[in-house]
Parts: sequence; structure tokens; C-alpha cells
Amino acid sequence: MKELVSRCPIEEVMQVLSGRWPTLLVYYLQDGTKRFSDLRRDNPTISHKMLTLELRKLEDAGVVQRTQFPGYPLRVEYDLTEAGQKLVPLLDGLGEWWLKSDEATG
Amino acid sequence: MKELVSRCPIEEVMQVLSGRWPTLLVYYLQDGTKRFSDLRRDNPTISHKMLTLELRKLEDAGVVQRTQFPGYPLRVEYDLTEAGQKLVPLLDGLGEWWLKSDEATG
DNA sequence: CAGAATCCCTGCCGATACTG
DNA sequence: CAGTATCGGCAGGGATTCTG
Repeated sequence: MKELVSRCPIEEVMQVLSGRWPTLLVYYLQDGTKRFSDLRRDNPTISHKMLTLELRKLEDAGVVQRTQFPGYPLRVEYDLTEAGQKLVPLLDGLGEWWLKSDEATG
Repeated sequence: MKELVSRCPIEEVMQVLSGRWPTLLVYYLQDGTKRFSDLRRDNPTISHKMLTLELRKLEDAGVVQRTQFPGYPLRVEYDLTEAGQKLVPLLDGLGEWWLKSDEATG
């Protein structure tokens, strides 16, 4: 990935973080290693297909690390990369901004 | 707006900022007051309809201030609210994060 | 000039079934 | 268990037209 062309990097960031799921998945992965089925439990309304696609997008963007273990039944673990962990406080910042702008606006 | 229900505020933030246009519009509005047609020039590929909808969404979220002047031809000006201005450095932070994670990942 | 309304089509995403 | 493939519905968003 990261072959995108745009003047401002925020445009590229939003290509990764836009939508309902990416930020939520980052949040749930804060807690530590999760398996595919854990993330489905964390997020009951996401479809199987979307979870697959979103995880792959985050992996391509270098936010999520995927680790597959050999053997059956299949076992795959997901973690935040170092970059992914650095993203968390930035998202928290946005959350706080929202809460403050909320009380200001009423 | 801001009648949304969710556990984490970032989820609500993303409802406003998700997509291709919201963050770009915030960026262009950094420069100061812009009219509808200015924003169309800044962003040649956005459609008339989408610009209308996105501006309204940002206005409802308290990010953008809309001012309509009486008389013909119609004249409407858009500015960042105080909250909108506080959002800018947060988006910059995301942009920097992206650039750094880029050089880390290769 | 700013924007509302309509039509229409594309692409996203859910549901389902299948593979390793 | 994790992931792929296929089909189909529905909504997002483009093009156009009309109004104040």
C-alpha cells in the first residue's frame, strides 16, 4: 500500500480510517491480541466479510499485525503494530475534541 | 445533531469525518472564509450535490459556520467554528503519524 | 450564486455456501 | 476456525433540472 497520491497526508489517512469499523477495531485491539472470532464477538454487528476486508486493509496500512499459526483448527491472531499503538492516543484526542465541542455547542 | 448513542466518542467523530470530503473541506477552510463556489474550485472533483450535503453535515456537527447574506445574487460564506479550528491540529497529527508510519513500514 | 429535488446507476456490503 | 467466492439488494452519490 501507501502508493497513494495526494497533496495532504490526511487524505491518505482517511482512506484507511474512514468508515464505521477501522477505528473500532483499533480500539478493541488495544486490549491486546485478538483472534478473528474475538473481534466478531466484540463487534456483533459486523459481518464476516467486512471483518475480513477491514482487517486486511488495516494490515496493508501497517496498523495491524496478522499472525497465522500452523495446524488445525486454523488459528490467526491480530495485534496492533507499533504504528497502530501510536495511533490510539490520536484517536483519543479526536474523541476528547468531540466531547468538548459537544458541550460547547450544546 | 449529537444525538448519537455509542460507547466511544471516536465512533461519533468518525460519523462526521468519514469519507473523502470532510477533512479536505476543513483543510481548505483553514485559509479563512470561503464561498460555496470557492470550495468547488478548491476541490474540482466534488459534485455540487455532495458539497451541499457535506457542508450541511459539518455545520450540523458544529465544525463549520454558515452565514447567508441577503440580496441577489445569493451569497453564502463558510468558516470554521472555534471547534473546527481546534480540529485542525488533530488532523495534522494524524497526517504526521501517517508519514512516520510510512517511513517505518517502507 | 446557493441549494433543493429528481432520476438513475454504480459499488458497497450482507447472506450464503464452499475450502484448507 | 479463518478466509474466499459468488450473488443480489439497497443506498450513496453523480448528472441534471428547477427555484429564490
